[in-house]
Amino acid sequence: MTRRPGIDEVARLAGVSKSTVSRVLNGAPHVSARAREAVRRAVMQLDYTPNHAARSLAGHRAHAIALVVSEPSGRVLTDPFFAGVMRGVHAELAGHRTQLVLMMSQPGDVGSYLTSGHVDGALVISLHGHDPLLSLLHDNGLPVVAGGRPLAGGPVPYVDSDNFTGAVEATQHLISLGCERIATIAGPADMAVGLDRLSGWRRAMSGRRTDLVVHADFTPEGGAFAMRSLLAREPELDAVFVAADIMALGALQVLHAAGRRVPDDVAVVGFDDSVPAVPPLTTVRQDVEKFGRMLTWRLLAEIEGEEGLPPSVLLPTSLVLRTSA
Amino acid sequence: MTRRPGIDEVARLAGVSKSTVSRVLNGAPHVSARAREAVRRAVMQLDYTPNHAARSLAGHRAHAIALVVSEPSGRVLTDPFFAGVMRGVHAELAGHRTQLVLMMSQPGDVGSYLTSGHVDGALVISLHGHDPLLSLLHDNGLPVVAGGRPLAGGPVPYVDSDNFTGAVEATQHLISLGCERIATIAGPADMAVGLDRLSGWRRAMSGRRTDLVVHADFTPEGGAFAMRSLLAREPELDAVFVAADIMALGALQVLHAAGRRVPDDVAVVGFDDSVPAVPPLTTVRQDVEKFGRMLTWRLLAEIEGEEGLPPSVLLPTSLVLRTSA
DNA sequence: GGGCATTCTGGGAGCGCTCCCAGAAGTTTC
DNA sequence: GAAACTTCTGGGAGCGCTCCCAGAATGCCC
Repeated sequence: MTRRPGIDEVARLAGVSKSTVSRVLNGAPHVSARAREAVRRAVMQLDYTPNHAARSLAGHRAHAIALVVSEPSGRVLTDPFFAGVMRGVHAELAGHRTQLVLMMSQPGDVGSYLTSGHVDGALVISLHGHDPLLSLLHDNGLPVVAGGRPLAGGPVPYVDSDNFTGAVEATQHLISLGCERIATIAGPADMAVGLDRLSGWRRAMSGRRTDLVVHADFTPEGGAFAMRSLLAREPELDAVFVAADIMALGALQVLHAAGRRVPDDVAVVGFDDSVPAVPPLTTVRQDVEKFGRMLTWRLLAEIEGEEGLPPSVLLPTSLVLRTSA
Repeated sequence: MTRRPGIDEVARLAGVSKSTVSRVLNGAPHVSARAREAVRRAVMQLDYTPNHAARSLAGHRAHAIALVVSEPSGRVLTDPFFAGVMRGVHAELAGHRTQLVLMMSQPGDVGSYLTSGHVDGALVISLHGHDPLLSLLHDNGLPVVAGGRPLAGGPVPYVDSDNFTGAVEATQHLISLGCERIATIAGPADMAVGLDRLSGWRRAMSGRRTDLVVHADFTPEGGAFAMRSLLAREPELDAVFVAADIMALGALQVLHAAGRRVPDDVAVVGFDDSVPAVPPLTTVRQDVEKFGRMLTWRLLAEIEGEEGLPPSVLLPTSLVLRTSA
């Protein structure tokens, strides 16, 4: 590895000082067009890339943000939702000379790392219950944005899909189909996304029987288990609103194994529009990539210290009709 | 954010010099037990965390590795395979004080970033065709390990699943079932993983009809499209080896829509064991998390300059029998 | 006890940038 | 044309570490 050129070599070649080169590189004002052009050419010619460590050290900025997945098991990683979010984060980061550092949080170990200047801000997703991580970070002055409404409330801005409305629409669709015994496989009871989708179902079901609820954990296995217990409790059920496609996959397997035809015997509506299934799922679509972009945009704005930012953002969802309901 | 303690404060509190503190922190030899203990206590007391940027700058090590996803579209991110690998990478990295920097490569833009000292090494996955990225990095002296055999060959070590053997077993299973017209939906023709699984199918099919081959791109849509064209070409086919579960999902939808029962009319075997399906897929299991761990272990060893490392590693696969075949 | 290796320790010179400060050059105003 | 700006530029002091070097302390051998 041949020695890399430094900023002073660029300066020498461009016939200006280090300071001016630095200014050009950082887009600072008060640089003549001539100097700017000379520097740009020198950078090209030497194939110069600034040293990240030195920039961070001298500039008190890490030029990196963390994506914290608050899930000890690492389950989230296998979730298509997560993948989409990450794609969005990446897309938004492009052109920002900012690195994405991925962290998986075992409760308690991430906080001090994050607050010690390794990153300029953090995106925290898949927060459970009243995890103190958010407030810890916030209290330490680190810009943070949560992906998904934090159950604990608090001053941290968040981006979320409109889970409530999506669930209402999904359930109303089931009702409009003439279904009588409508169950739901809800998400985890310690996450807003689980609770909000359940509230939506309850809202749409008002005046009807609302005891056919089983919580599961956003895995296919969880969905399968929940479906089995629902079937045991009410063999006559004719519809299920499943709070995540990934759980619907498991539920579909169980229904199939139990000899129930979908949608003829049991209508199924999912949420996320994340996976293909047999039969193709009628589901609530959310734009996860946009979710990731929004999240990142919000954090970068926060880091830049922009004023008048919306405290939080709710992204719309839409019902996609396919064959499962 | 209150000012963070520096190494000199730790030194003062411990009653030793900066140098000694640094030695303790880096596990260097020639430190008395007493000094080591004093430093450890001081670190605790001050809740000291070393400054990453300064360490990198002074130590000429980035303390970070890159995970390069060589896929402009970002498609890989939605693939469960990728998620599993990432989980493995993360697990192996734990305790190594090394950051994981995620990069998505638009051909040509990543090389100079990587070779300019931002990371100590790179993991490159999902390489297509004869992408020059690997040799570029290698020639620049950056430790690299490829996830999946690089088509171009070359001196870069790689970790891969035994795709060939897995495909042979899958196909043999189909044959042993008495299937007569066995098709395959192969992976991309410009990736070793696609080619190797196809070779396995060919090997097992020797002496039989081997023209029922369609390449697709590891997406459900690709799988669906391929299945449709296979069905058009040979309506009588009675088995398909699909080179990825994620494609099998699409194929299953098409078979279902075409009124073919699985496995009665058409037996289906997948590859990866990554997704639940209806009916549950008989598939070739590969341990993706182990894949990620191995990849990372290999890279870290490479970075440490260990001797006598295996040039590459092939992980075993196993056939999992479910109901689709 | 003197010589020599060995273990331990502190001092201090950078690593490659950013950013503050002061001064040079250029522009406007009366 | 001088004063009062504004725009541009260079010098140089750090940022918080690591690592080299030289010297102090300790152990071992004859």
